[in-house]
Amino acid sequence: MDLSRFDGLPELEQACRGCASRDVALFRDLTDDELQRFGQMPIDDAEFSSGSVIYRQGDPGQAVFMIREGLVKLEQFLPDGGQRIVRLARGGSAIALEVLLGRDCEHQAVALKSTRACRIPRDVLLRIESETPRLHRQLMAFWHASVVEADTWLTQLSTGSARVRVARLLLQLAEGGEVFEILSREDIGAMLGITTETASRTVAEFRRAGVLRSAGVRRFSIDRAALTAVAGAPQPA
Amino acid sequence: MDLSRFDGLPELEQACRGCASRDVALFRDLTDDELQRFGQMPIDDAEFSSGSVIYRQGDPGQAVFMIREGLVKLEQFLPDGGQRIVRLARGGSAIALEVLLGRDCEHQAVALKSTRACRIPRDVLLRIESETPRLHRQLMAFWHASVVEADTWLTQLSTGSARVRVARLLLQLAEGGEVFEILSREDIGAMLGITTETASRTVAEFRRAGVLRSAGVRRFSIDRAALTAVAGAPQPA
DNA sequence: CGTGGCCTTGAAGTAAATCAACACCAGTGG
DNA sequence: CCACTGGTGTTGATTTACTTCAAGGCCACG
Repeated sequence: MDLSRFDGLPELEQACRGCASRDVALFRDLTDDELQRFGQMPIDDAEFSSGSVIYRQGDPGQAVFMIREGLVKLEQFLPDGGQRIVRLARGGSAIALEVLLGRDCEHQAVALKSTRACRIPRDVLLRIESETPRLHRQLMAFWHASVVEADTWLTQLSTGSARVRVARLLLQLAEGGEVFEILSREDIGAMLGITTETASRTVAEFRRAGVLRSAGVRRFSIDRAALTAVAGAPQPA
Repeated sequence: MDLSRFDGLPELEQACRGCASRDVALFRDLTDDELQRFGQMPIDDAEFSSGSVIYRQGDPGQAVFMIREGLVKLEQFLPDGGQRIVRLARGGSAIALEVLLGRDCEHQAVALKSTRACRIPRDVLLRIESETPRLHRQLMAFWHASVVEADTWLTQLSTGSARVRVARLLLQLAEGGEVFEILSREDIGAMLGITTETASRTVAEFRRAGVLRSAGVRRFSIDRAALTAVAGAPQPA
């Protein structure tokens, strides 16, 4: 994990410009003056390779992460030892927001592919926030995004048959591009609340049906229309 | 629906004092001075009888509601016409927070029992917020509560067998009191992602087993220990 | 050339959906 | 007062989808 430091304005500005989603980029509408000031602060650019743990459930909350690029799973451990993936975070989203409220990390965050993220220490973000009220709206937008994501997860990925759920998940993964990196069958299961075997069977079935075509190692392309038909209303009269 | 107006400080202060959860009461730590000012604002005390719709999905966002007492379901309609209850809100929680960001209402909110709520118009809350930065933390706490509730919903109520889910739901409903008002079988189904028949069968089974005892019309008391056993780890070695 | 980690597949068992009937009650109108 | 009605809950029989248990395949790795 390679941590390089921002030591001044140009780097921070550059960093924010580079964010995947300009709409939600936290420092998007700061003035040059403000950027200059905050540019001095210890905001790290962190890189996580696929599979590495960004933080663990229960960790004392030190920092918020703004994901710039990549894919991260947030999972929670169940009382009975199992675990469930409650959300995915992509470029443009913020994770570990709960540390702003002084809570410990409520999930375990694991990179699903090579991921770059801004690590913003709690104190820094709180200070910046108290000095620039305009950030509140942005911060709220991040909270909101988490809620929307959670609701979507429930209505789309935890409702209906396994076939339908897998179809909807694939459609989500393939948003913005025909080709995408598929997840392990185990992760698919943990996301959809089904067993690894069922996940495997369903993916295999889609491949045989041709709606899912191999496009390299672990990469696939989908037949969006066909999957949408599976995911949507079964037979609308 | 009876709407009475707060026209001055004493009423608003009184209202906030009366909130079920002091921890999250929005105006909890305003100074007298601030309360005085905001007391003039059009914040309504709204009452909703069981079954009445507080707002519909897609409604243009006009106001945020702070629930003071009662129980509200937030449901979303699925592409295929069905619907799923994504969260319950009780005294102390805030709903329709998305209107602060200018969004339309993202759920349909329906009172499940007689419910009292503060209706705070969007503009008013935004103005109050811009004038009193201390409110930001509180507002964040509300957002956070929504996320936590959503995550809990997923891990507790959408994972495991129908039996286990119903048990966990009953435990949640009975939090803070042995006796509670049970929901319709249809609502139970919509919350847990199971059919009304399965919900009915499971509830009936719990009644026969004596872990759920009738305590008046639609009211029940639970055997917490027995239900916890069902809800928890099945056989921990 | 093994070894371990995923993925796949099969066969059997089971939980839940589905289809269907009926009980119960409150409200309504004869 | 009773018969009718619609809503909700219960229950049964059947079918279906998913889990579970188990084995074997494929491939990257040492």
